[in-house]
Amino acid sequence: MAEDRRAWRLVLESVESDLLSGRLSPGDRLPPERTLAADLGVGRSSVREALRVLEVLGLVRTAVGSGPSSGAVIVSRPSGGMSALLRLQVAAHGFAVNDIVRTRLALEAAVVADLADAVNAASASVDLAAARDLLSAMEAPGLTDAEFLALDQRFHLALAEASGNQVIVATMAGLRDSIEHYVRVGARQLPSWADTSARLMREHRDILAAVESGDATAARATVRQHISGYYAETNLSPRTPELTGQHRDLGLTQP
Amino acid sequence: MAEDRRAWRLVLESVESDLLSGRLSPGDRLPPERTLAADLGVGRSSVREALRVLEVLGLVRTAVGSGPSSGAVIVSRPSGGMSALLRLQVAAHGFAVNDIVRTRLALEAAVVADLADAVNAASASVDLAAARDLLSAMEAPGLTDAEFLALDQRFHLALAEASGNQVIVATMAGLRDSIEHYVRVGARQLPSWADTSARLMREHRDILAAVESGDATAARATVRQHISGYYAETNLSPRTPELTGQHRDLGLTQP
DNA sequence: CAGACCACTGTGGTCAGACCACAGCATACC
DNA sequence: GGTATGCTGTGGTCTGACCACAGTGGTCTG
Repeated sequence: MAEDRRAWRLVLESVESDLLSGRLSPGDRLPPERTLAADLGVGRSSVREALRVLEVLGLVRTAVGSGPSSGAVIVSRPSGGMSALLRLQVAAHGFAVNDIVRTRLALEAAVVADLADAVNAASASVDLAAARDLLSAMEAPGLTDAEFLALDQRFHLALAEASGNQVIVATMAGLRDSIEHYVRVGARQLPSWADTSARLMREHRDILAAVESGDATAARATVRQHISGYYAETNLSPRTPELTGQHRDLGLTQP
Repeated sequence: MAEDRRAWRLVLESVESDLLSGRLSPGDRLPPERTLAADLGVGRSSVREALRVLEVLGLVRTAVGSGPSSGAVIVSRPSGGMSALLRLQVAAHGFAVNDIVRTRLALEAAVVADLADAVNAASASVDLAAARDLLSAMEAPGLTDAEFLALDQRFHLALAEASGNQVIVATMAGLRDSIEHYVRVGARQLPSWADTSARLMREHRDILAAVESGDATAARATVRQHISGYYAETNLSPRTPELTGQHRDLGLTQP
């Protein structure tokens, strides 16, 4: 193990251990950087490197100034870190856009299937009001493609939110953010945005209808068509690639 | 937008832009920290904060010393960052263990269904040799629970790897790592490890058999039983919770 | 007395400089 | 020719300093 004696890891582990033990909870403020440095016996710069990581990962929010709202506060904003991670990995060719789309498909299919099953079970009331509202909002005339796509994303997130799984919500948000650039470029290359958006709206309604009728199989199929259809049209088709298991050298030397 | 004028963000954006434009690729070395700082007109500590983020996210590997292998190298090791992110979010109560398990279930079900479909299509040869080898390894007598669980994880990752989706591979690895602690504790509380491991092995063989016979539905069902069964037995049951969409305050103030 | 004003204080954000540990490389020495 | 040794470039860390900013509380003025 060798314990990785770098100072900033010590800080990270200290915060993680405080979180696990309950000494720190969402909403709490971390000690000032200078205090933390003195307590842990490291330099302030090492503390700052650890805090930077926590900030990007979405665990703390930092603010300058004085008063109760200043300093580093534990926040738990999972989506931010997921977006950053996926976006950078896509940029570094660690993740293929195609894989991102296929993963989104897998998650969203599971979400709507779960929702449909929950509607069937009827033991718990499924709250689809947010999704319905967004669908109405998307019918407003004169929406730009960017506005439409933003509402589209919120619609899909509303479904994930209704399923009550925060991990899937955050992951789907990150997956979508990470290919935001490609989606926008793809939208501009469509033959007719009006036709495509009309089709997307139709499919949205079909998905919601399948969920509300408790038909998990139909919901799955509709989602599949919806997502793979759009990306196929924008030349980012989520075809299943090289199943032969070719291995790229990822530069991992760790044991 | 306000552009967030912090210096380390500038560094991060510079690296990301270099990645997107192809000026940087996996295997390349970043300039030395001091050079990067001078080029971007920021202090070395700001550069270091950005590099620290990239390192935790799994995008660079840093090494001291001189020579070609020293410095910060672009590596693309997605799983590392995913593990760190999920683990910390679980620690901070941003993610519930239950949601982690449900997400793993959704992804793995999609993986085996994809594999079964690919076997059916037969256009591409599905390479399940790695999974088969791991299954054999797990039959060795005298494995400790920790050794068995490690092989178990590698078996599930081998399936994901066979599906060719690196995003799912990395995500599943992260999901599993993030609840490693709970899995180990759960294993110790089982009434009989011998019985449980025997059942897990049987289920593993069933999963592989369903995939090899091209039966996507059976593969899905078997995986569901395998994963939810284990976590139910270790009191971490992946029941579908509060579908009423209760909202926690996550401390997000961003617009 | 009420209000506006302002200096103080504590916080993160940044930089510059210094030193160390380490790994490769070139040179000198045997 | 082979080995030993010092040089050099790299990240890792610490210290100290300064800035910008936002509350806080006191002070001054009407």
